[in-house]
Amino acid sequence: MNIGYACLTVGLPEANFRSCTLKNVNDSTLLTLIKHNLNSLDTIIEYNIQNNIKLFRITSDLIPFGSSIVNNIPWWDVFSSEFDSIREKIKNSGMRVSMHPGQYTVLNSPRQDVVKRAVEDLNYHNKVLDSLGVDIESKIILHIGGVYNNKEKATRNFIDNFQMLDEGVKQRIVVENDDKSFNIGDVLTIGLALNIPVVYDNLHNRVLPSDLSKDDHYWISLCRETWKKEDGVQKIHYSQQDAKKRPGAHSSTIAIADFSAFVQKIDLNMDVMLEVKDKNLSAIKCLNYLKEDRRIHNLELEWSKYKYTVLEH
DNA sequence: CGCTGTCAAGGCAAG
DNA sequence: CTTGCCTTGACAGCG
Repeated sequence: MNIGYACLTVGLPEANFRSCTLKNVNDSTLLTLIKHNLNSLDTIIEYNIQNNIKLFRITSDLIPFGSSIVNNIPWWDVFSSEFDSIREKIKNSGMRVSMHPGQYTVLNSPRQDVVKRAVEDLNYHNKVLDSLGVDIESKIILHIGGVYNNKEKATRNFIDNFQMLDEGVKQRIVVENDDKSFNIGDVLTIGLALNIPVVYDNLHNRVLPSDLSKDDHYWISLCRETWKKEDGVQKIHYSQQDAKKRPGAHSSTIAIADFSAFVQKIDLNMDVMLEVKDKNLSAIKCLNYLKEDRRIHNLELEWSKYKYTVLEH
């Protein structure tokens, strides 16, 4: 079981991501910022390797205005040596990276201009992953979008617009349930229709449940079927509610007791992306817990024996 | 220097 | 139809 964290690394010097406002954009500024951000990414990847973290989400802010026409720098060319350096580190360490466009990338919008921008944004995310030379197990996690008073139509719109995407982008996209519009049942319908993997998010499902009689394990088992061999190990998102904030707000850190109860019930052949304020700190905390957990440790040994047996046949 | 407001994005509820 | 709120981390600018 791999544990990962998203985008930022707490307490690591020289690993921040810089940006600028739209009105201050120019080539010189962008070049400086991109160079700085690639250095930060390199530093973070090094940190992950040193801490045995094999799962990591790369921030969408890596390239400022990466999917906007105001940024026409061929950054994948200009900084090819920086990308190559990071690529080697990712590959040699066996790290799985991913990206996750935000709530403003809406592929199923009724507005053509919004769909166009969503397509461009997905192309940008794919370009980053391609520039890093990672395979299609490195996914782009996407939410479905808005409902527009008609979920059936909005669902069809997503499925139709998905067909417009480049083949390379399609191979990377996985869909995730959200906490406002599309619950895990809705997303499974779409994932199965498009034959693409589904990421289950436990907290989103708590805020926007699909079927209250079903538990996390049930949905994770259904989602497992959507992960084909070439997609890599099934991936889920795990987070805990911040008791003091709005429903769906991520906790400041992962409480190990709850994490333990969750993990006991699920398959160990799984990648778990944490969404939590203290980021890498909770990832290390959870990794340490798994290392010390005797039950898990024994099952991991069982699993590796099983894999070995399978390979022999 | 440190704090508060602003920025980017799109959906959606309220007016 | 228009306005304002939601979210996030970092920029921008005021005192």
